[in-house]
Amino acid sequence: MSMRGEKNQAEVLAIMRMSRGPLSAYEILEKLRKAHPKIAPPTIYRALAALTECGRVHRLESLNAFMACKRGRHQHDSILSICDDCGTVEENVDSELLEELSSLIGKSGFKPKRHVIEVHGLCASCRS
Amino acid sequence: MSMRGEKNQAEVLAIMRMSRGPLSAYEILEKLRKAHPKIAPPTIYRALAALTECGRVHRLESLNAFMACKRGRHQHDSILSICDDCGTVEENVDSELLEELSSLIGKSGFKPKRHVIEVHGLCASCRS
DNA sequence: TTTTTTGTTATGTTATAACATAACATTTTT
DNA sequence: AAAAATGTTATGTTATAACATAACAAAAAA
Repeated sequence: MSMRGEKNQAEVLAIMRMSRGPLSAYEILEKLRKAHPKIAPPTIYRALAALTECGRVHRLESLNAFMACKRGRHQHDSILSICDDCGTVEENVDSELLEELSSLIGKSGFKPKRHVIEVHGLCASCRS
Repeated sequence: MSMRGEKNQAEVLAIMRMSRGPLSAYEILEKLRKAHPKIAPPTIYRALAALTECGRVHRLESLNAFMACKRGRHQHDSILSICDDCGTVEENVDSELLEELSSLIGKSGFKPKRHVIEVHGLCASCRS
């Protein structure tokens, strides 16, 4: 295993952790270019793929964006609630709910591998 | 209310119903261009927005694709299982599970509006 | 040196902004 | 009432923004 990729991943992760909300790949790119002007999209996407793979970053499918896992790392699929007003995302883990979902879907013989659960709405403070 | 948009929507929907799996907007565009060569992306996206709005079409956020609702129309958010092997998508409706999800997320004061639930895996026949 | 990782260029894919026009409805004028 | 003007909404059109990856070159590690 090499160290080079890990450096990119660490920098990408650091940028994401400084952000209060999700970032698009190109937003990350822009920020990273302040330090490394020549960096290109594939570098970001590779870093994001690795970070997503190991659970340190969540991809928000319904936003085409990414965020650092607030708990450091999630081994399992997480349940994300996305405030459509302020952009804040909360993470929840609930393996029981995932189980129920799997068993509902499993009735037809389907074998679940990855759960995408993203709930859009308004967070507590934006509701008022 | 006009009739004009409804014609595009009907054609888009007809194309989607002829497909066994989800289609990207550009795949629909390509098909529609056989009849209407000059049609442009916004026309497709507008039709898809209207059809999604009224529940006749589901958007698959994790695929950036669309499919006709197999039951004609869903009033509520549906639970989609996507076979990563053959591309088949199954629809499920389970308002109880949606309730549980809402209440889990609602603990923090979050007010859910739209649920994106997409489960990736293998369908019964691809599993064997 | 062979393999693997990373960098680089180019391009593919998805989606929408911005503006122009068309279609039809409504009101006003004649 | 018929014709003209105006408003309103849908659609067409161009261009471009935004997201993502293929393909290959270069460098590093094994």
